Amino acid sequence: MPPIPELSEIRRSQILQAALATIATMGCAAATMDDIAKAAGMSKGGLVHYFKSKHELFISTFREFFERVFERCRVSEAQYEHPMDKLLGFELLFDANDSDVRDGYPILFDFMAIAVHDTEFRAIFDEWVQNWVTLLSSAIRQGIEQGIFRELDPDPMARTISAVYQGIATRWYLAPEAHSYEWAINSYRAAIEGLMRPYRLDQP
Amino acid sequence: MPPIPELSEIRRSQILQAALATIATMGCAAATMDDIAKAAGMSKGGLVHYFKSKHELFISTFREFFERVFERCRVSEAQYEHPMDKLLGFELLFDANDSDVRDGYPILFDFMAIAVHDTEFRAIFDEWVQNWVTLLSSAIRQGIEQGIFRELDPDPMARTISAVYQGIATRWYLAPEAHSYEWAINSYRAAIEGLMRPYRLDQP
DNA sequence: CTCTACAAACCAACCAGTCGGTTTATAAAC
DNA sequence: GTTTATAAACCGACTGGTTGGTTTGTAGAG
Repeated sequence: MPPIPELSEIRRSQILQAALATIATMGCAAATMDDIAKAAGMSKGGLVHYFKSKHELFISTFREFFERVFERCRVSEAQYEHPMDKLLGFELLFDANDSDVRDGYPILFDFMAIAVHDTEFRAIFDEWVQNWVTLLSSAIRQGIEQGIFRELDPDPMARTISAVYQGIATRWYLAPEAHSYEWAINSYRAAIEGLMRPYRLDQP
Repeated sequence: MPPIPELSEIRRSQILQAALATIATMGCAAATMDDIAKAAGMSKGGLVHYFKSKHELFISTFREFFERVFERCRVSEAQYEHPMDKLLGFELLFDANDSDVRDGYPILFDFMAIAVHDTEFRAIFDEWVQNWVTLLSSAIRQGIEQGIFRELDPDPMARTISAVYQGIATRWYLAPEAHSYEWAINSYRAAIEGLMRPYRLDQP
């Protein structure tokens, strides 16, 4: 019988949080099981009790993180009414004071680098992209139904918009001296408005 | 006195090529000095004779590769006359049959992941971006002088266009089943044309 | 004989994963 | 309420394998 029934779940999430912070600051290649165990306030033995391998721990860490971040984005998107605002409403991806943002890009970059050589990671990346595409394309579809957008195929457009966000975020994060917050916001707005311009029925 | 004067340079470029291929297929984290030495057809001792540390070898590999790829892009860009064509003429970034392309994205992703935690790598990334920005902004400036574009600040626009290319290329490379060649080409054309639309004087 | 260009053996550090053992909590028996 | 049984939670030493870098040896050119 477990000493405290919820302990296992609590510990797991403690570990995942510690793993996230450790990977974000040191990178996947440098982060050791010992580092993560210490960050979680336990020994390596204790850590292994919950995650039998480094691979499993990393996969779980990424999964959990992407899920949480996407959920936050989904909530944020839901507060907008106009489909165009729904497409443009992801400023939170550029909030340097948000710890998920600060950790998120190191994690994402590391993750993509691994995904090139690991099909399991690539599948998770596909999932991540698909979530975004679903979210964005539903906004587009809604705009079409409301007569705001001309008829267009929502899926490829959603993928383009998502890719634009990522491209701009990458530059903003990796070379912040040359890519300010204002640049990032103006850039993605201009790019997405430019993409949607030919399909707008609500503006001349 | 070296037996053959140019041997040293020949060997160095052999090694860099082998390192590139090895890193591209296995990833930075997995590629060992031994792997690279074997790929270059020599022993580790021979490899170390030319590159005293792994760090130095990797830095040199990245530097050389980025330089060569960018040079190819510069040449390709120079064949276009119209500034708009200069901005849109980088289809070669999506040529899956090109070995530089096949190797390039794994290298770039790995590189960015390291750059997050290593200032030396980040400086090289900055340089890489700056090269693109210089190239693209000179095309924009040329368009302004020719009266094709309205007055605009070329630098941030060049950065946006460059970021768009990278964002779309990332998706195209990492999730090719869902992001076809046609999608990639159409996407970057639509995005860049949309970005430049408000500044075009040569079209209604 | 000297110097370059390697090769091969070697070393020390690091690290993922294992394992024996200890503690803590619950539950059943009496 | 005390004891006993049992299972989860956890620790930390240890191991086997890997790897970056070093040392030693040597063939050939000048």
